[in-house]
Amino acid sequence: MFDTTIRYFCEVARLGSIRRAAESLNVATSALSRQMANLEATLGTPLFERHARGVHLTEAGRLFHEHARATMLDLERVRGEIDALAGRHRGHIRVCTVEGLIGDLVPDAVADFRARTPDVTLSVLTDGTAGVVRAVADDAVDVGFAFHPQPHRDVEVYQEAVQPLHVVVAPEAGFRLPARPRLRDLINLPLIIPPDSSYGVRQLIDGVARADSLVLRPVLTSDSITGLREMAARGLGVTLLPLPSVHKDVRAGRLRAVPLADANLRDARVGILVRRGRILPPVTRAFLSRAGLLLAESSSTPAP
DNA sequence: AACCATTCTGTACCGCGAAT
DNA sequence: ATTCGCGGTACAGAATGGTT
Repeated sequence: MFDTTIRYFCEVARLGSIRRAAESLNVATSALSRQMANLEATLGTPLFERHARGVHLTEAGRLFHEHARATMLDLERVRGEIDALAGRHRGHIRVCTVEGLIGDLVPDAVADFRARTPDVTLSVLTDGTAGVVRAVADDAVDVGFAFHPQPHRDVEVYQEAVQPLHVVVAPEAGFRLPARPRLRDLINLPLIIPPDSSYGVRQLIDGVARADSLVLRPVLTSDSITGLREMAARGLGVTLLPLPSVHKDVRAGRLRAVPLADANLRDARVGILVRRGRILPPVTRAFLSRAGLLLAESSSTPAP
């Protein structure tokens, strides 16, 4: 296939070793070594620094790597376009989502999409908001779902929806909350929140706390939404989450969720992210379109 | 420091399949 | 039948890390 050399190069660059790349690609090390040598000869410059424990990209190698990755993605898109011309809907979509959406929006979007296009496969990874943004920016995934994503030069918000942050408590835990709680009302309650600002929820809370000169003293932190929810459900404290992360427990009466009144928290958003400027394959565009519809439906309050 | 095993890349040579 | 491109095996050599 005409993209063999580029595919080989990307794998060597990714794994930093000709032997490991050969293993991953199911070819002999020598064959891969030769391919890379031929590529370097064609370009007239070394792309790798050879070391006893592997290879590193040279400056030229890094430049070529950027081109190679873009070429691979473009090739994938063109294949998709050709498949679409022939009436076929095939391909693979890589998704990265924050954990808070993996119990709800993302599986709904995947189920809806798979029902329409059963020949398209998907892989779904989870990460914090910062990790999702990075994965989209680096082209490591095709679509990202994030809570309150920070703007990034290489990332475009395909669609977003308001998803207010809620105070989440166990009904029987006995924490007294005002009818319209603000973050400052929670400051003396045992807070259970994500550990750092690489999580969208924490980034939002920290922003409001800074603006209101509040000092947050969480009694428990967890990098897992399930962890936050379950600790709150056991009455260990109050946590702050968007409704989709807890709505099943709220419906079951296991947790109570009250929207926060602070403007920034009321206006928190869930975003569907794509790499800026990337022309997506038809199946990915179709997935985005379905996911966008579901996101709009899931939004509990319309944007102002 | 010397030795040895391991890991990794590079080269020579060979076989296979497609193109001419 | 010949040529060409690609990949496999076998082997050499260099670097590294552990042991004595």
